Amino acid sequence: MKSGRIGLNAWGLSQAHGGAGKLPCDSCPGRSLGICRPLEDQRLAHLLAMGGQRHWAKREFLYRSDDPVQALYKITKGVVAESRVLDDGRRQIVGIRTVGALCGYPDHGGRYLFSAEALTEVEACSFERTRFNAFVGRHIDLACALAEDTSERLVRATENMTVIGQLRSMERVAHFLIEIFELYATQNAGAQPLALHFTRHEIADYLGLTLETVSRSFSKLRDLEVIALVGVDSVAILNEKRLTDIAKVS
Amino acid sequence: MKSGRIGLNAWGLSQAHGGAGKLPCDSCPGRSLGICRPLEDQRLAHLLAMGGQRHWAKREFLYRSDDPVQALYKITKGVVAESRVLDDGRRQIVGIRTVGALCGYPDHGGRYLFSAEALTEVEACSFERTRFNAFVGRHIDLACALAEDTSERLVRATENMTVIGQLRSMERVAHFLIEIFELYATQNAGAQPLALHFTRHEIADYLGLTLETVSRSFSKLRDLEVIALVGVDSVAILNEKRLTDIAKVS
DNA sequence: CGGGAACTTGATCTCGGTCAATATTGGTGG
DNA sequence: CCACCAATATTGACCGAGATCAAGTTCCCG
Repeated sequence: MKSGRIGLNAWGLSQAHGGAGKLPCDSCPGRSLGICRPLEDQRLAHLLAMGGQRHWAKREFLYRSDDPVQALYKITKGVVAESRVLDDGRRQIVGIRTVGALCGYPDHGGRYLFSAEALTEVEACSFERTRFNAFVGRHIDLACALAEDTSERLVRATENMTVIGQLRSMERVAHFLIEIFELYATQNAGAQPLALHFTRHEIADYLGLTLETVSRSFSKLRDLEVIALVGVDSVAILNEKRLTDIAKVS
Repeated sequence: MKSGRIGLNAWGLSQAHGGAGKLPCDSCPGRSLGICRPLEDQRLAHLLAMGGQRHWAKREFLYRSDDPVQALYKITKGVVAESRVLDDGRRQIVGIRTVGALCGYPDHGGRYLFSAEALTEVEACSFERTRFNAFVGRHIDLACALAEDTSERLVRATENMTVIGQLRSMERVAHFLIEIFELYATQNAGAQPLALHFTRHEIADYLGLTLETVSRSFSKLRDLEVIALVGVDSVAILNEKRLTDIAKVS
């Protein structure tokens, strides 16, 4: 690990999502607080010492909704889908969390609000809940980073309300592809084609569609020569402008 | 105004939304920080002195998305709808904000992310953005309350993703009614019938439906004797259990 | 290779969208 | 206070995007 001071981004807590880019720090209350200073190695070491590295295989659950919150997880490898399931089995994937993201909050009465399923092999640093909260309490720059992360998740969630509420099936799929490419960009450096790590069924549950409709939308985008399908899980973007136009939302 | 110490709820920043109820303070990082102490009158006075009371007529906009953020507004009267509009005119209402709510954040590069329209006469205390941020910086209990508010908005937004993505039209309308009744409960003390202050078109844009479908769902719920329609904007719940069952989501 | 899971494609159905009349209703002025 | 009118809501008829049902096909992984 590098010596010296480490920015909040090292925690992935203020990781930029989507094309919107990071909100200016000016908008973060902690900024005017003067508390958005970078974490120092000592704190970093302390926090890391608190948590144990854990590992999950593809399709394993990190936790399920309504389970008591024992730990929070900072993902260090892989992709996780957070979802809600209705009594009759309908499922909505409400968030995609990848390297740098902190999973397991907000909670609801001390229980996980969502289920979190590993879409790939996943590794994460686990923090025992009460000790993590206490640590956040003692290090206000972390509290600030957490608040900023929550705010970005809110922006993302409202964007997805618009996608699901207003866009047609092909538009939603186009939006999903752009989101994934941006989300994976940091780890992937923009290489093409890109493995999505989502089955058609999972994409469908994220976009409020059926897997058949998702499949047809992929085929349509392929026929329009906007994307290329490589194998069953990988996609290359052939015409980014067209794709962005189809996706409609920022 | 009462003397003595005033809880965060006096700010409406941690106002309980929906049936889920308030998250336990234990889950708020600020709690373990020991910064969730109530505001004192002096601070309250200071903050209020900073802001001017403003007024909007029904259908006026408090602000529009992409306008530079000049002020944040704490609503003291009325109901506001926050929305996003696509280039082709499709609109998604992404949030309903009423007395106690703070409007105008998060922003996006110093510009409002949503438009905010008054659904009724609205009064709000306006806080100049930079001064508000500075004040939040000096009073960490307020920063904590803000973070908690953001977290609750996130919970609400993910719930709405599920409603829009998974529920059928009548289920969505049932969910909307329950949400409104809970949202207005504090001001209304549960009186029946309740004025929604939403046109069918606005409900449609909130639920990702058309106004005709919303109207048909109302009629269907009326025919099932689950609700009664009073005038054009008021509703009484005749069978709360049925309505909750139909709504499916928490 | 072989088998099973995931994907694609086709046929058909259905819910909600669209288009088009009415019907209410609440606000306004006589 | 009532009559009128514009705005909003309701209802009906029809249409179509996406869901459902049902084969096939591809692809991965052992």
